Amino acid sequence: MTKYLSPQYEDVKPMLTAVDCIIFGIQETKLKLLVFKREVEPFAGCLSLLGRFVKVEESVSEAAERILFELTGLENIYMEQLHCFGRFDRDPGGRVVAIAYWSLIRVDQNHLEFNVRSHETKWISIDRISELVLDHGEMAELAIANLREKARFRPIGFELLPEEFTLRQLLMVYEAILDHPIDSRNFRKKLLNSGLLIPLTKKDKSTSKKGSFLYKFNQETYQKLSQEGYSFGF
Amino acid sequence: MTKYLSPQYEDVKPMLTAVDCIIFGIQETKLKLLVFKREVEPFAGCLSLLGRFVKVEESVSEAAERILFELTGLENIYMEQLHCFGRFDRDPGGRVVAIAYWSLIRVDQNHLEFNVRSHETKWISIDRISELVLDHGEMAELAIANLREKARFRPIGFELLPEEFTLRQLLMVYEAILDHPIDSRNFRKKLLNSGLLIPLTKKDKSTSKKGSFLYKFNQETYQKLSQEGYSFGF
DNA sequence: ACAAAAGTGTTCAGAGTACACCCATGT
DNA sequence: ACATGGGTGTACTCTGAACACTTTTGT
Repeated sequence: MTKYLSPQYEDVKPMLTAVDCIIFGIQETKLKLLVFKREVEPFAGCLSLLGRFVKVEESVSEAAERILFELTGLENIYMEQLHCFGRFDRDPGGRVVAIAYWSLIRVDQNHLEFNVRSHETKWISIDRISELVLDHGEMAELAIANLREKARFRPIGFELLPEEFTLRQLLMVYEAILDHPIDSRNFRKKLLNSGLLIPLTKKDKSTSKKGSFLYKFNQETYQKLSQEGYSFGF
Repeated sequence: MTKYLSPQYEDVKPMLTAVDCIIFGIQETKLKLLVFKREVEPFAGCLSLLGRFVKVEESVSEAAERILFELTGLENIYMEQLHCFGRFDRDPGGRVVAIAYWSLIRVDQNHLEFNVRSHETKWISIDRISELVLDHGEMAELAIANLREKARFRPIGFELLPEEFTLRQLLMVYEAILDHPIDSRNFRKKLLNSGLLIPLTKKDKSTSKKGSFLYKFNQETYQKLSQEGYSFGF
């Protein structure tokens, strides 16, 4: 550490940096949160977000990806930095600055892997947020607000779905995120005109006799609209 | 530090935490950035954001307020956390995690104080951002994007104006932030119908013979619209 | 009288919203 | 034949966007 970085004050000291992950998924048409139940004191029995410390030789964003991978086995996941939580007394064990990240994962595809990898992780309903330990409840609340805001202007709903999906599935994702019913005719109209969907000839017959057409994302339009913003004002 | 916080890995070590401030103001109808010119090596001569380290016994947000105060003499300023910049090699002097904050200040009211307090601070045009040291350019770019985004949906333009202001001043603030001309008739119509403005009987005669009416913010509507969001889609 | 900024209305196009019925198919 | 979810179209309202002239008053 060179001289110009030497603290300006006596009371400037290095502190631990942690990453906490708010992981969203959808199960049974409801928005869920991936957490684990602490088994050790303090706070045994409380629910906790998935978190770990940042290593000195890795960037915070690398740490976030590593931590997500270590705890869920998943890579290449939609992940976004939420906020830095820096109350000096947020962790009774000592000074820890936490950087919170949130991510969206495709539950149906991947949920098997969690059970293998991680001890006590489980999906909880978002109305159990108050049971979270430390300031994790605050983190999760903010993440939900952020997700909802984002969902209204960026086409992130897709991140929660498998490659091929039906319009109804997409609609249900948005209903789950925004937590209110959406008119299916207006939804179809808008999405089909958006250029975001590539219609396939295949049908998914698992939910009805008639079967419903499958779609893929149009990655190109997706990229463009991600930047420009697109109003999902439902 | 209690046992449960002991690092899970050898290479988890505490690190310095800094706050860097992106401070926006408006001068001559242009959006400006408050920076200072480094005089010491390394990077002497480069422009730098205002930043300092976080103390162990203060929260990160407290640090942000303290640092803004120490460097500008200003308190009770609109301030918002932007992002945590955590590249492991972002500072060649050692591992420093930076939390960037941005704020809006009323230049005309307060600009005297800066000159007194701080050595080498000055306002620069936002197209000189590339001259900033380290990753400060990245920070400032992100802050501007954030400010513009925010300005479109929250009535933050007011934060850059004195208590009493004319509609033209408000319009110019938005033109400065969004960096494009705005139709004054549509702007007036919308703002006057928004309930955000309390018309005063006074006129400001400094800019024209006719004089233009002064307004105050309606704090109540302001609070409400800050939460609900309000589209300044100009 | 004139210069300089303040103030004022209307029309048009596009987007969101509300709303109800027929279609295809497996059993 | 019928039950189940899939798919479709229209009318109304609201909001944003474009656009040019009159008013006030100090000099």
